[in-house]
Amino acid sequence: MDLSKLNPPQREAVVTLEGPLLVLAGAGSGKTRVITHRIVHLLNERPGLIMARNILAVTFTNKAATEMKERLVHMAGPRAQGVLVCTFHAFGAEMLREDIHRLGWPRKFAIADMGDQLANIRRAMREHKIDDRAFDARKVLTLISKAKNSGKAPEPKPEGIGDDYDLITHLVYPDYQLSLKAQGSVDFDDLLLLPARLLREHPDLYEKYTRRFRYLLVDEFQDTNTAQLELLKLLAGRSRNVCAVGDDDQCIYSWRGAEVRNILDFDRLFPGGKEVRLEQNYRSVQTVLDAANAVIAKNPERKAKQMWTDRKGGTKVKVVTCPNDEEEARFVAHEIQKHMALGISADDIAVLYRTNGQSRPIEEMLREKNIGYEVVGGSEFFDRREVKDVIAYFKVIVNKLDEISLLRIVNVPSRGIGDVTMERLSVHARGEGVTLWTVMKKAADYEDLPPGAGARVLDFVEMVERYRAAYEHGQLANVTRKLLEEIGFREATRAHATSATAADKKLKGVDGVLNSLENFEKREGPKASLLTYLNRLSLDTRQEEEEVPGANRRVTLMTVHASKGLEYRLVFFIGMEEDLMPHGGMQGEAQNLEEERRLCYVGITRAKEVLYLTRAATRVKRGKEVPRTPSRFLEDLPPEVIEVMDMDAPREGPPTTEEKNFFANLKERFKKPAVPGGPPGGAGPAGGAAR
DNA sequence: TCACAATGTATTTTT
DNA sequence: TACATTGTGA
Repeated sequence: MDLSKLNPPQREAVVTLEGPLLVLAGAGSGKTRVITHRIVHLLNERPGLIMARNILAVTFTNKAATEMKERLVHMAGPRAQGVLVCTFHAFGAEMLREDIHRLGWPRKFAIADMGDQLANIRRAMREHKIDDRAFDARKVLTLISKAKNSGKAPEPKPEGIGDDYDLITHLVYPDYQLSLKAQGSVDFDDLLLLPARLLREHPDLYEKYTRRFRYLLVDEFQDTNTAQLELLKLLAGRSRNVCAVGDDDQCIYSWRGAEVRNILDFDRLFPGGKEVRLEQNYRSVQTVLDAANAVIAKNPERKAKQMWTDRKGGTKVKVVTCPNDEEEARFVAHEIQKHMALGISADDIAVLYRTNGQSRPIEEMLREKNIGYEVVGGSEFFDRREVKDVIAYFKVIVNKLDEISLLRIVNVPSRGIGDVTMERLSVHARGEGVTLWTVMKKAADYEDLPPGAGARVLDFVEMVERYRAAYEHGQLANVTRKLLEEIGFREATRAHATSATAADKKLKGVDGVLNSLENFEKREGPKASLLTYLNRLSLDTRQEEEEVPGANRRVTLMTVHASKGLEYRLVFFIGMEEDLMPHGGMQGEAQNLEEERRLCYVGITRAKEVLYLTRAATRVKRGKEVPRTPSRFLEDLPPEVIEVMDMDAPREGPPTTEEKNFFANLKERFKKPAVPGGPPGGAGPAGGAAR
């Protein structure tokens, strides 16, 4: 491996193998490069002493993990296969898969997804006679999660009385935790907390894991929360070979418990470590970097970094005002067309937005113009009713303790087991102190059920047991097909749908599940089981890549959050308006301006060459058209690096001279793909605004 | 128990 | 606007 291609700080980060190391890596500073080189260097440097299996690299998303692994294998060959690259959560799940029984959970535990979590919270709320409609269960979940992540044990009662939600949370928390365990489930937070407990409370396991993972790397360290840090500290053991890579300016997940302090206080958390700063930006041209620096500069409490680039000049950042959101979409689509005509590939283009809902108009417009696109995340696929139902079947089949899923599907499709029946059975279960499933197995014994219900329940139980056995032998997709056939799922869904097209859409969801099962089986081979499938599903909600040949060069649409770590030659950052960017938060109150600013910074720094910041003067919201105020962040942009465009009157006519000049210049710039060192400076368009 | 209609309410980001 | 939930009637 050639280390001479790295700049001095990068090289230092790569060759410092022992002890704690913090790499402050600004946007576009070649951070991933450093991580991969470092891992390969570890493998090269001490052959026989450091094996691939001794290295753990933690990334923020599964996507990042997959990509990093691929890069490693590409660089170092098959021996890199043994390096464990995954998210904190996936790592925790892996640990628990082996050792969770030491904490009293069943070995085949399930991972509760958000739906399960909310259902459990709602149930606990009802038990406390709290109206689960008057109070938002999601808010309660957020609070519970915060409490868990900050290391607080369930507390029965608050001392200083907070607001209603604090009160509810304290009431509900213990029940929530107990019911999860009773269902043999863990939630996302448990995937971090329980492994930490294993290491803390079981010396043999501490030995086992610290001995195996002697070299740790953490990417996106600024977005780790307290629980992750705790796990990391334990795992680091006595050798403390921790390499943390991150950028405090890109901490955008504090709403999920991320602690910027983890990166700011690294030297206190891991005393005696080294700190390296990567301040050269290899990604963006000067204009883009200037815009980004200007926006982030206004944040107090940063680790001062001075990002610079030698890609001088660059086209000015376009700040565009459109009359409304539809016109904004039209503008974006139109510009995309132009740039593609000039030779930019679709996969070099991204449209970024603050909220998932903003993708709609863009999608419609791109479809209209026949521009291929791909929406990252927000997939909604696994949120679809039918999909959730099928998954719930899996959950019940795998885990009969999962009452939430059981209640969900026991009458889907309708088989005459209604609320009354299940309510009565629940009462019996509680009275006898046994599980709902146990009671269902002897449903015939109860006199108080609606006529015929007992027999129907028994049929259902028998059916589930039969499929539980059937799934033992693999063939997940095939068995599922049979199951859906037997229960008449497709027919029922079709009958339920309002129209033929709606039915097709729903059934496509079902096909999607079967597809994803098939892919999973193909990938995992014989070790594919329904349980491992479900676990993977809750950890990685990415939809299976549709393998449409030829259609893979597409424009990317995603939230700014999802764009972290990615880069594109051409970026549209849309909706630069108050209440959107920065986001208004729910009903006024606490909006975290500093984080919104960082978010804006992240969005801007995704652009390598050309950046559009667009906004709509008016936007359709809730069916009504409302006027919008420009984002305050736009004010911070240095006038000399931006070009203001007002698309007030939508013109369809021939391009103006100014436009022609502008695109002529662009064409010049894009003739050759981004030469390192940058194109000749001052390539900005002649003249100013288009209007 | 179930199907359909009217009514009401929601809107951040994601492992 | 769009969707989910609630209430009504069979």
